Amino acid sequence: MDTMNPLIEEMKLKLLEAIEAAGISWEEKQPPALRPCGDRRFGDYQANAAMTQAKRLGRNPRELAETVAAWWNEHHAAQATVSVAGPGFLNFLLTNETLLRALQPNCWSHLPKKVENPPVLILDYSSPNVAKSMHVGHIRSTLLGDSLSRVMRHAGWQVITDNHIGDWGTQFGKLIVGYLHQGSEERLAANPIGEMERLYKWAHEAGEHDPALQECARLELKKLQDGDSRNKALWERFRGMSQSAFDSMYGRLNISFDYTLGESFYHPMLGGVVDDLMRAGVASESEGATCVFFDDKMLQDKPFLIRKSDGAFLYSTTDLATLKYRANHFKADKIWYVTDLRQALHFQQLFATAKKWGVSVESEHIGFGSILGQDKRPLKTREGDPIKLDALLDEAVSRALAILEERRADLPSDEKKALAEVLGINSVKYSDLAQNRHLDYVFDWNKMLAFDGNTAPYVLNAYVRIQSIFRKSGESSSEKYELASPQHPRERDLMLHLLQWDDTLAQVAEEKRPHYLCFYLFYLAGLFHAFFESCPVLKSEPALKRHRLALCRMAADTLREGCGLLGLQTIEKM
RNA sequence: GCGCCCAUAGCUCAGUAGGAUAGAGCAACAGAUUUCUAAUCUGUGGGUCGUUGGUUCAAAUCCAACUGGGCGCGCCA
Repeated sequence: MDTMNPLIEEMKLKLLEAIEAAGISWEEKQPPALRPCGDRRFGDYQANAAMTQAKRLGRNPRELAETVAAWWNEHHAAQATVSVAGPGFLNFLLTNETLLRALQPNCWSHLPKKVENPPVLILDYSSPNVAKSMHVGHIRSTLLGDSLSRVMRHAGWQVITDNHIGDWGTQFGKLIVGYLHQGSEERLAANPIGEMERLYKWAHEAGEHDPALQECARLELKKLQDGDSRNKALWERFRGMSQSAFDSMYGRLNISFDYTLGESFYHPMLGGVVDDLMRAGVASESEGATCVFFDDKMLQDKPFLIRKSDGAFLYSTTDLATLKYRANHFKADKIWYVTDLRQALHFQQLFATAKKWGVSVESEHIGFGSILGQDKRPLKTREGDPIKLDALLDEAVSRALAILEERRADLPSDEKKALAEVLGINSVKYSDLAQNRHLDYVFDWNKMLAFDGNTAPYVLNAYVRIQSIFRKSGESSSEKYELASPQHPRERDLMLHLLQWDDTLAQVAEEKRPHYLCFYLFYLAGLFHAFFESCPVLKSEPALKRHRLALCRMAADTLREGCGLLGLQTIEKM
């Protein structure tokens, strides 16, 4: 997944040459690493190869580095000059000519990569439950999954997104009973999800004091599972109403799925899965239930239950059926499950079972931490008041609108409303994606909707300022833009950062961590703002103006593309 | 009992196959706008990287133990 700029790749090979010229035989598969300097004061790129090789051969690192640097400077000074620092760092300072060449369209672009025989990746995320509202608990999976799907498509993979919704299970018995006793067509028409939640809650609570009602729910569930036509029609109706609600939420979030194959889709396959696993000797009976046992140390005392003693199937059974279906039907090479980190053990067991079963697909659990309440306890679905996703988005949008009213009183009302919608939603998305996915975080309106610092508004503001320059320039044709050698330190900073675009994306894809992209964009926006302060564009002499306009164009394109990969929309004003 | 994750500035967090004087943002303070959007920029202060050992030229990073917090572990999803 190494997709660096061709000029940098070429420099790696030249570095390899320099190392071999110093009498070192390079035994590693990859050419020596060349990475951006952690501290710009030292140079543009750095290599640690002299130190690692010196260690391997028991030679003096500083001396070896000096030899390599001398050879490089003798042969390739036109491309970059190398200096040695500390115990043997090789610090590369690119010549301005190199920087300019590296950013030409043949070396640098935002086009998606072309990969021969790209891996087929199934991306499983979001997965809300039918008859319930989407709430904060769905945010991370939905946003991470969507961003990763965009990033991996950009990386050239064949990505298939699948929303594995919870559309089957015991809750439908209660829901049907609730509907039969309490259902209101009027309410169902006005607020389908709210009414379904009310009916479920009623049946659940009433059932606690009324065993007959519980029995009734069991019976209705059984009827549904046996194909009773009235219950099946009700179930389909509930599911349809939920799907409409999901669709409108996804529409608002600008997220879409290739497939929505929920739990019900796999239900007919479950019996076969268990039989198959039994026949293959993968599963066995234990205490009346059906389990898979594992040999390896980690899982040996943690059996995977795939059928309850009463014969009912479980989440695990559905997941096994799903995994096999994806491997066979979609010819998936990889499956990524974007879910809560607390399900880690479940996925370990699932993948271990699949392996014993002989299903060859490389599966990975892309886990993330919990969103906690102010009390540092996970926000729960069943109890308390989970914050609903649409309410959260509304709040974000209204806060964005309030800021626009204050700062942009000059804009027409309609325009402000449209901008607020995008800004609010972008802010929610960005604040989540900018987090390291492994960590829990405490939910906080102010934090989620902060418009300062490493946030969507800050990044978008850089884009907006560039658009404003373009509007004022009155020149839309790109021939007027011509990138040149950097004339000012702020230009050079910007160009060097643009050069690292490919590297950043490769890293995001490698580690499945979009927050690296957020940092890249935040940094890019900062560099642009600094450039904006000290480098006038429109008032410069023609040649400099063409150069700076080209730089603006590249920065804007990168911001737009980067935002796009996070699932954010750019705006022209704010 | 077994296992997984986390601990970095007052707060929220970065820190990418071990690298240089550990970085941002927020908050605080001091400045900058007749000029392309001040939702901006420039500067200042702020740290025994949970503790103790080990590995080496080099450890926030790797290893071991410990402390504190979270999570998971057969009939929920």
